[in-house]
This record gives sequence, structure tokens and C-alpha cells, in this order.
Amino acid sequence: MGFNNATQKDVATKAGVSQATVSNALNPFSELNIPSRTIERIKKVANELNYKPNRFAKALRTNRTQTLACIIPDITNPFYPALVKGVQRTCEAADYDVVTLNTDGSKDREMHYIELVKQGRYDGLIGVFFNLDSSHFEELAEQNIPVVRLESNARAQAPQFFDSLYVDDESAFKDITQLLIDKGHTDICMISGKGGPQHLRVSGYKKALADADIKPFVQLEEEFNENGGKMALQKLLSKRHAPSAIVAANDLMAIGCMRVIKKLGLSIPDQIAVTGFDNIPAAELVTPALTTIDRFQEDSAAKAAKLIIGRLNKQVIGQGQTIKQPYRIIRRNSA
Amino acid sequence: MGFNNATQKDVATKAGVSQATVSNALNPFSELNIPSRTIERIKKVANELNYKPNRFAKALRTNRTQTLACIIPDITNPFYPALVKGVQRTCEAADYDVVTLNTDGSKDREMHYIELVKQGRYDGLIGVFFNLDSSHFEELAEQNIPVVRLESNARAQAPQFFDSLYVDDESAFKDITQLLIDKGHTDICMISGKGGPQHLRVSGYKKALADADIKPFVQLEEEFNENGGKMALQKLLSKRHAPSAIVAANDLMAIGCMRVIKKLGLSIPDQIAVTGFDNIPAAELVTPALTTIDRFQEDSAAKAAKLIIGRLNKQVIGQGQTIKQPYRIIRRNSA
DNA sequence: ACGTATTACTAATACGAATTACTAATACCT
DNA sequence: AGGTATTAGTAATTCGTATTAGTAATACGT
Repeated sequence: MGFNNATQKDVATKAGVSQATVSNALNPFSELNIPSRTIERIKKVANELNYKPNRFAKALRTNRTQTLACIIPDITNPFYPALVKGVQRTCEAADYDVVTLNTDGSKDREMHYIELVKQGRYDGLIGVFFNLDSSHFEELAEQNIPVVRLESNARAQAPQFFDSLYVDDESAFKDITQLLIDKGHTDICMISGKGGPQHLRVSGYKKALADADIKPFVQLEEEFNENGGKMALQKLLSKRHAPSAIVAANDLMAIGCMRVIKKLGLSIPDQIAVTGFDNIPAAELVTPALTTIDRFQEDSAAKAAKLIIGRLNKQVIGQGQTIKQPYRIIRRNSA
Repeated sequence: MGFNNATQKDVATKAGVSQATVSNALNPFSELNIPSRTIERIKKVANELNYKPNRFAKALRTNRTQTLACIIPDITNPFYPALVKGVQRTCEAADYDVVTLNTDGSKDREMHYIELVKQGRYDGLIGVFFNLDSSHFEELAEQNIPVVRLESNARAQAPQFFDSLYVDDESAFKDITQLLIDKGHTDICMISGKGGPQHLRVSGYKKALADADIKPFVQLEEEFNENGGKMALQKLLSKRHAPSAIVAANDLMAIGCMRVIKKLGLSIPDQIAVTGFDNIPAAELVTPALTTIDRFQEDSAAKAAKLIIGRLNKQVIGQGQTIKQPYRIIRRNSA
């Protein structure tokens, strides 16, 4: 595999210099000062021979792999492809490879992948983790492997081993619940998956209700997907009468709810209003179109990738940053 | 980055043998015959030291990177994440990394990525290409880099430089068009994006119509996405009266059509029936749910990955294979 | 004019694993 | 007993790049 690739040695021979000189001439951060005439000459020869550095030799020598890990719960959840694309776009421009890894939201898998990163397989990591706390990233920090987490709330002030881009889920859920209250709803239930961002989202929902003096009712189900939404609503309805509005923890769950509601022959939003979170493409496609919240995933992810690359290039230094990202309510017809 | 990792040398020292012996003991395909007692002892020490081979040293020496490229048009098109997942699942089990690359369906980008593969950056390639023909893969074959293409038709008998898993798009479109004919439709138009699989899909549609003696009408638009569907239908309606049924080249385009139809106040399927292709998750979510064709992407992709790995392990040898994959019509309410 | 600085490089080595070419010790055959 | 085979390894080299330590040639200061 990968034959006939010119090496620095080939370039050196043809340019009449040593391999070391080629290495230095082609490396912009070389300490040596090689006259620009020589550099130009070597670059010309390198071009003629179509020289491409062997990234494995480079990795072996420098411990830099030019590869980043993008760790997400599930590529088939439509929220994540946009995020991955944002990372890819940025990384490709900087000639970094991106390996996308799915955790399925499980702690074991999250830790397993962290382990791979610790082994030096990737230079940095951009990820969404549901089950890990700050301490899990301490060793990575010691190894100088930069990490950006995409999160759901601001971190406490504690010493940080990573950068954090967060959308304030609690505030977002407070806002969207408030929107329902403003529309006159007085019986609003929430449906969520378990773990990960559940806590903050539920808390935002409860805060809005508390302000309006409405009693909360939360139904949890294992998974944050369509089926989770279906199951949760069915359970809810077996316990109590139908609410006038449902706040779902994400779009997929909201869509699951909508299906149950339709099957019952109830109308959305007249009999039951539904809201989601994420603004996945499908949110616009369902009938009625889903009122939800956009988190601008692709932009945030691109920003995260830039941050990682900045750290790797030492353009960004110092302690982990915590950066707030915007969200926006998208009003459609489901609520 | 990547510190404190034990090397073969460390294992060798602790086990009282040479590095070469460690290398041979740990490599199951070693020619040397080392007594199993020694192998066990070395493996035990390796475990104690948590030895993990340095994949870059390995890559440098063997020209094997343990990384595959998965080249697709667009990760944000909901057809592809399932495919990617199938590849990832299989590759992870074999300790191969997967780098996912988006071509946007452009020939330039397709060729660019092929170029990267030629440079030995990846051991093999699983991909969906819209613009490349067999000859583009000849050099890869010469370099012994296995390729699996996921395609839309059986390849001609010509010498093949790659394996091909295909779903018979032409036959699928003939079938779904026939389904409309069987329902009594006599005015059926087709809407498609340009390039890639367009030709075969249109041809299947036309064949079914020819058998029933119905005149075809095809409206093309640049992109195979929702917006492409919208634009195509608008153009079509500016040229002629509304048909009684529309065959869309994929689900995204079908959904775009549905939106235009709804905006016009027409009912689906009573006034205009619509069919799609791909069975993306959203197909089930739109109202009415979309009648479409499932291509079992995740399974096919997993099969493709197994094939690649089989070739890399020399378990699969010889000329490129062409393997037919199943499809299945999913009847829902849009037609 | 002599020593020091600077310029422009090169030789040698290291990274970690795989592999080729060898050796020492024992086993086997007649 | 003497020679060949086999067993169980090892030493040395290689992959392509980065880097450290050094050198030869010229320039510079006094």
C-alpha cells in the first residue's frame, strides 16, 4: 500500500542537499535559518516529485497524529451529523483527520474512547459526554491533550482541564416552557430521557412552572429518541389525564409524542401542544411543524474545532475556557 | 501527548527477552515458531505493563495504517448516517479507525479524497461516488488498496478494480412506479436531482411506464435534497398541469414535493400521490407517511466493511466481486 | 591578523515495531 | 561419533521524519 511516494531523501538527492535540510526547509517553524533561495529551490523540487510527508513517520517522531477524535452519542440521531460536519469542515482546512466515535450515551463507551485518546491515538478530542465529570479529563490535561466538551451548562469555577462550549439548557427550557405559559397553558407536562442533559432541562421547565405557580409533572423514559417519546407519553397517559401541553426533552422525543397524540385522534396544538429541542431537520417536516429550539450545532462545533486546533498550535494557551453559545426559539405550529 | 506508554522494549526487558522476540510473540502471523510457554509469558508481561502497540510505528514499518476511509456525499443527508454506523460498528470490532469524508457529490472532491487514499493514508476505502468510473480506481488496485463501492447497479463484466455492493435502482424504480400504475394512476411524473444515480432511477421509471403505455415526464433539478424537490415540482407545474402521482428520486426530494403540494392546498395521496426512495427516518414522520423503498443501508455498509477487512487480511482474494443487495417497498400513506 | 560570530548547512540519532540474517544449543539419524 | 535439522531465540537494520550536535566557510570587529 502507498507505494511510490517520494520521501525527503528523494527530494534531498535531487536538490543536492541533505535530508535534514529538506526537513528544515519544509518546516515553517524550523529554528535553523535557511536562506529563502534554498527553501524555494527545495520546495520546487518537492513539488516536482509530488512529495507528501509521511504522516506516520511524522507521528512517530513528534507524537502528533494530525487526527482528532469527535466523540458523540449517536451519529444516527439527526442532531449530530450537523455537529460532525462543523468539525470536519474546520479540521479538513487544517489538514487534520477526524475520527467519529459513537458512545451510545453509555459511560463504559465514553471511558473506553477516552482511554484510546490517552494512548496517543488522537491529538485532541471534541465531544459530547453524558456521564463523565471533570476528573475524567485530568489525565488528558496532564498529557497535554486538549479537549473541548460541548455541554449543557456553564461549569463551576473549579480548575478546568478542558474547554467548554455550552448552550444553557436550563434557560432554554425555561424559555420554551414560558412560551407555553404565555399562550395560556396551565397544565404542562415534561417528557425526557434519562441521564445526560435530563437534569438541566427538567430544572428549566420546573423553574418556569414555579414562577407561574403550576404543578410540574415529569415522565422519564430510557432513551432520548422517538421510541422513548412514545413510551413516555403512553406511560404518562396511563397515570393521569392528558395535559394541554408537552415539553419534550428533544425533537425526537417530541416527534414520538406527536405520533401517539395523533393515534389517539387528538389535534396538535389545539388539544395538546408539543415543543421540542434541537431543531433537527425533521422538526420542520412533521405535521404540524414542530416548535423547538435551535442550538446552531454546526457553528458551535466548528468553533470547538478551531479552539482545539488553536491549542495544538499554541495559539490558545492557559486554563480551560467556558464559552456560552446562543440558542433560539423557533416558533412553528405545534405549540 | 501520548506519554508513558510501554513499548516492546519495556516488555522485552521485563520478560528477559529481546524486543524482536516480543514483536514475534505478539504477532500471530509470525513465521518464527516461538514456544507457547514463552508467548504466554510475554503476553502476561505485556498485559501487566498495559502494552499497546504504537500504531504509527507499526504503520511506518508495515505501510498499514489501521484506518479506513468512508467516503460519502454528505453526512447531513439522513440516508448516510446509518451507512456510516454500519461501517463503524464493523471496523471498531476489528480495531480499524474510520475517517468519514464528505464529497458533497462533487467530482473534484471525490478525486481529491481518492488522492489521499493513494498516498497511503488509509488502508482501504468504502464509498459512494457519483462521478467516478472504474478507471479512477485502477491505480488503487495496483497499490493493493481495496475499495468497496456502494452502487446503484450491477457493473459490466469489465475487469474490476474493486468490489461492488449494489442495490438495483432501476428495478426498484420500476417496481415503485408499477405500484402507482397498479393503483390506477395514468399520469405519473418523475422528479430527480442531476447526476449520480439519476440515470438509472429515471430509466426504471420509464420502463414501467413504457410497459403500461404511459408517457413519461421527468423534471430535473440540481440537488437531491428537499429544496431540489420543491424547485423541481414548481418548475414542473409551471410547464404542465399537475400529475396524479409523482415518483421522487429520493425521500428528501419527495418531502420537498409534499410541502409544495400542501401549500397548494392539494391532498396527498388523493389528488397527488408521492413516492420516495431510501426510507430515511423522516419518511415515517411526515404526514402522510411516505411510501418509499428501504435499502438496508446499515447492513450493506457493514457487509462492505467486512469485505474490505477480509481483503486486507487476505481472507478474500481475487478479482472484484459484484454483490446484489436487497431492497423493499415500504407502503405507507402517501401513495 | 586573529579570534569570535554568523551562515549554511550535514551527520548521526531517535521514535517503536517488523523483519532479515544470523547464532547457540539441543535433537535426530545413521 | 559426526553431521544435519530443528528449536529458540538475538543483533542489526529498516521504515520516513525531526532534531541535536556539530562543522566548514565566510564575515566582522578591533
